[in-house]
Amino acid sequence: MKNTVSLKKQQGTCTVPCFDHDKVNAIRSTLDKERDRLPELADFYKLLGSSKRLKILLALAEGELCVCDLAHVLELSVAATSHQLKLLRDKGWLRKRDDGKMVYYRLHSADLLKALKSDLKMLETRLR
Amino acid sequence: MKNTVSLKKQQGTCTVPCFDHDKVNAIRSTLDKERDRLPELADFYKLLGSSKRLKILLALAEGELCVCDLAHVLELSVAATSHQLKLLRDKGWLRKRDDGKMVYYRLHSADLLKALKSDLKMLETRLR
DNA sequence: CCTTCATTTAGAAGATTTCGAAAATGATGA
DNA sequence: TCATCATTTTCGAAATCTTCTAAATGAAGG
Repeated sequence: MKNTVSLKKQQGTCTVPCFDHDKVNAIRSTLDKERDRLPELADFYKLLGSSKRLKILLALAEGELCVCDLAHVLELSVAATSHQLKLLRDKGWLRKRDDGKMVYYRLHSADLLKALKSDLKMLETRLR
Repeated sequence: MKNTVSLKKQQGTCTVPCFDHDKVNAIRSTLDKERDRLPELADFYKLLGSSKRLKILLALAEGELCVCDLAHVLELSVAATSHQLKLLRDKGWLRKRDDGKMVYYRLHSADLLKALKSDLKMLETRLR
């Protein structure tokens, strides 16, 4: 019955044997400080977790484009393109400009592109 | 899973009125250079697009932890925790160390944490 | 007003993700 | 060997995401 595992604390109602109560609580209280920011960061990454949406952001790097031109760039239906644009716009990364019947989209934040390129470079240069 | 016909045959037969052929083609050829890297970047973001997985990475910032301690930090079942760990490990962001019956996980890349914190700061400081 | 056109929204189908329950794996020690 | 334990894998259900078609919206010009 005695091994390295049993040396660790088993407190209260927890039934999992290897539970290092103090260590886990310390980490939990540390992470608790990020309680609000973590889901926000996760949502941010979730939004960028799509080749189509990344393409939109890169396509707009040079300047604004109308929805149907973006649809051609993405090789996607206009409806689906509009849907993806809305997702990016709702989070404040894109702005739209109405010009008669046409709607033009542009980047709202230069920081986003910088972060994107920074992450891309990190991916490329990491050792595998 | 069929594509819109008019979008597939963009050269000459395009029926969408506002199609700026030259502009779109220029952007397409630019994006084409990122053909391989873009899905990779999207997969990277997809992986980070989860509070649970972000918590795992931050929890491991201070040092290695066993699966069941991580499960307590995440307030998740051990099985589900193991599943998330595998996703991160398969992409090379985590390493595991076997010690008897126990398995300890640790970060494999310091660059990942740096990127994470950089993105977090970008989110916090951007104008809304 | 009526028609046309670019875009957006609604609804549905199909794919993917998440996570618990249970079975399987692999190590330890009697 | 046998039993036990930490972890992993498998399976299935629920939730979410993607993208289509079709209908709705809103602007421009008869």
